[in-house]
Amino acid sequence: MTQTPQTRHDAAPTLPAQYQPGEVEQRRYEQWVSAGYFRADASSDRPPFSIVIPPPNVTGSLHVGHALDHTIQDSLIRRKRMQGFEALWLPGMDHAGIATQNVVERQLAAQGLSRHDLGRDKFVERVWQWKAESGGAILGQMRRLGDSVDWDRERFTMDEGLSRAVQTVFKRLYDEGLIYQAERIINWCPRCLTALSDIEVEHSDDEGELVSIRYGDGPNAIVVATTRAETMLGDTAVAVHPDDERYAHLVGTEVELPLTGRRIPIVADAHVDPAFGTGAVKVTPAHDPNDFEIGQRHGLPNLAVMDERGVITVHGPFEGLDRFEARPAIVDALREQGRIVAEKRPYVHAVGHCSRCKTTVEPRLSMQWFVNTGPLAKAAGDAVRDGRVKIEPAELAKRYFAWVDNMHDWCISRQLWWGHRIPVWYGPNGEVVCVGPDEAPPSGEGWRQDEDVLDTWFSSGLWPISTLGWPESTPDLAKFYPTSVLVTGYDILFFWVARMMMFGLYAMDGKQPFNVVALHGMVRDQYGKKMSKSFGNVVDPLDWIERFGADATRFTLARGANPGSDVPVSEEWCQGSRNFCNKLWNATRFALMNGATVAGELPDVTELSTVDRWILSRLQHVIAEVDEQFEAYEFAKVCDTLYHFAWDDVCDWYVELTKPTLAAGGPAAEATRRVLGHVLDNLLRLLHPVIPFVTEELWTALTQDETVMRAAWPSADGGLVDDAAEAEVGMLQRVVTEVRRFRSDQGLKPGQRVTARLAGLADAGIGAHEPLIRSLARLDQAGDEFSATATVAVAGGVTVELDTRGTIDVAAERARLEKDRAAALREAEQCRGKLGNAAFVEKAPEAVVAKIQTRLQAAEADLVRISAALEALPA
RNA sequence: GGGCGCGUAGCUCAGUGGAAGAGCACUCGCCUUACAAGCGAGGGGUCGCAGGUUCGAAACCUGCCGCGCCCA
Repeated sequence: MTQTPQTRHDAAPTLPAQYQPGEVEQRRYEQWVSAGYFRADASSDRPPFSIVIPPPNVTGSLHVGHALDHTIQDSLIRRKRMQGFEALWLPGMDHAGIATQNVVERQLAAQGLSRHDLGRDKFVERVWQWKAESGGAILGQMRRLGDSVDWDRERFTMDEGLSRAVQTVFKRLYDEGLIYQAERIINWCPRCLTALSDIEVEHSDDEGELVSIRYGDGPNAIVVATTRAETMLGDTAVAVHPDDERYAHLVGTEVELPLTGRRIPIVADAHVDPAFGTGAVKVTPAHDPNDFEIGQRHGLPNLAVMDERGVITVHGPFEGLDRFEARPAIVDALREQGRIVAEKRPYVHAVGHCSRCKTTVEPRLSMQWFVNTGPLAKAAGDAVRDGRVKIEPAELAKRYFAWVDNMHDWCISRQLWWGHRIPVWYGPNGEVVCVGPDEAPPSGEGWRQDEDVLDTWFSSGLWPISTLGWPESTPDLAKFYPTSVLVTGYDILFFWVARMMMFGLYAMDGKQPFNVVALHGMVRDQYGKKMSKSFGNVVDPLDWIERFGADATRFTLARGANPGSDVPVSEEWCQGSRNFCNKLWNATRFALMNGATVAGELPDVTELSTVDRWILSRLQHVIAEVDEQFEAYEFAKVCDTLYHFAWDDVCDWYVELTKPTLAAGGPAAEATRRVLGHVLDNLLRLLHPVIPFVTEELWTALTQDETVMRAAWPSADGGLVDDAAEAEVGMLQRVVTEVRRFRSDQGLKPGQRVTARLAGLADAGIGAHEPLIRSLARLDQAGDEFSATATVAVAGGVTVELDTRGTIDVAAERARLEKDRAAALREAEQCRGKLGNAAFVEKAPEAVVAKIQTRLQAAEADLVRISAALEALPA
């Protein structure tokens, strides 16, 4: 076996033929962590770049939505780190009040216990115990994904420091009158037994019933329509629109409420829609927010008829019935009395559900704590309006404004035990005292603390400041606030982003919590369908990481991530991403086997071949494009650009074009080895933010350096842009592709060599590349016995005559040429049409007209050569 | 009911005024010593419909049809 010395470098590390992510990922992650690469230093001189992670629930596990969100954040952070920023990605979790309490209550229930059996202190202790033992599984899963978060700064919303932030901001808002207590209709979950804020309620169109009931008898009878017949027990009025002439004579009279015998007034209120149902509505102030407001306006009593579990508490026969049992029972009773005028079933209408447990929400009148969001929401809107905070993509700012400009006051109290307890004490004589973090609560006989805890969003709204140490003025806060960018899904723009904006601006004297909000969409399946357990199309990112690798999983997600748009993924696409990683693996493997090097400077351009100058030029464009795309949060485009550069330019062309040079050896090979090393070095750096593991493995093998994480982010060098080289290689590619097309049409085997004569190469500017063309198109030199059996006319004036030894498939060749001729004809005609249009020539920009003229000339020249080839074909 | 968005190849999506694109899928031929997780070649679209603006429209305007999301 003969071996050219230049093609075998025994000193180079050898790589297996396939990339095995499982053997790399865990080892690399541990190295990174123990080397401290993820750590950010608040005292450094480097410019800061910071991201706080949207805190996952302590009860949660990594789902594909997290994987997307984290991939984007990690890509941003890793790139900025390479660019020389002091990059901080701060991890942590929130305590997820309702969800976590539910988890532990279920465990207790399995032992036949309720939280009340334990008592508040023991229960909370138990939750902490659960958190320590099995909470936060997601943190380990984040490591699998490769998240380069600063683990030393991990935070939890219930940590002491963060709790202090909660208490501090509560006290300040309370003292300024922006937090208040009031009896209102709030959203109540009869299963979780707590109040919910508006955003914790999901509306869906459900099938219900619309029942029309006649109240009163005789001429004064009035018919009301309702979807909630069971609440009629609590009616304290009937309302009609003041301009509704049908009922004008009844306003001010009373009517007997069926089943109860109570007499209730008929009132006029502009809120009533005269077009809905009969135009008359029952008014149940204690069980409906709109009715509550009508009741306030008319001084109606609030009569509650259900308890906290949604069980009827009044009126003998119905007492003790659940609200959904009471409804048909009451309708039946009314029907027996002949009071049901109409029933519509099913009647589809919007119904609110607890976002946590899907139980139908029950509007409930109760005393709760609220934040007056008026001034806070105004500031949150203004920060975006005046450009201090940029929302990406900008179109989604409209949604943001729609929310913050119409925000209702925020119900922040929850009837739970797990969370930040409201720092308000009540005294024996009706005193109410809000206690700040450094104050001792009032003690003595008769004082007690408010039983409720705060909404989890209250503490996660403080996340960007509390995790950096607020209310203390810490070096972290000074260095990393405002954070650079917040990355999250558009679905929580109002939930969380708006709350962080309100609190950040408020607590930091108008300084915004982040400069940019980069929004991504939801992960969907390959048909654009929402992922759902019932549909069976849910992707488990850990499963993909196992089977295809973390890089493939990340690349699949990033590649689908167009700003603000949903991200479709599928297993096949993930396989494709794995294939891409393997392609990189093998390209690097080839480079190492052929002595590619990163040692020393790049040779001067005058010493480089056209092909080397071409790939370097392409690389500069790619660097510039990728930079622009990263800055615009265009992750799909980043991936697309790099994918095509790596696969098409580097692997399919550059590597193939360098093979003859490398095999030949000599100074040309030496230069090419250096360029090949340079290109891969840069390509791997560019890809590192998205696919950190495989790039680390390959880059360290290629460079013998410590880590790509610390390598500088490439910057484009305009001096290496070479239009002439790009044009030459472009031409070369067209010739090779045309010959391959001919070969394929003729059924010639890839390995079969064909003799050929090439003409017009010099005129096309690629005279020097004949050997490369022959190598890639597998064409041998024509000898004395050469006899052309076919002619391939390449656009640009190059003609290739081939001797196929009489085995030409005339029909196939004729079909090919006729197709080409038709295309050329079409092209020429199109151009002539345009140029024949006086208005076009006159009004279109000169450059456009010139381009069309050039196209016409090219098409006409092609036509001549194609026709000649056709005529030369045997009949 | 109010608002926002979308309709481009079989599927998922880029393309925002000057030659219809990508990935996957499909067809044909190949184990050509980096890679079959691969290589080469190919087929496939009156850009939802109808008007309008423009020398020129997938793109801009109007209307219609269909779909999705958010809010009430």
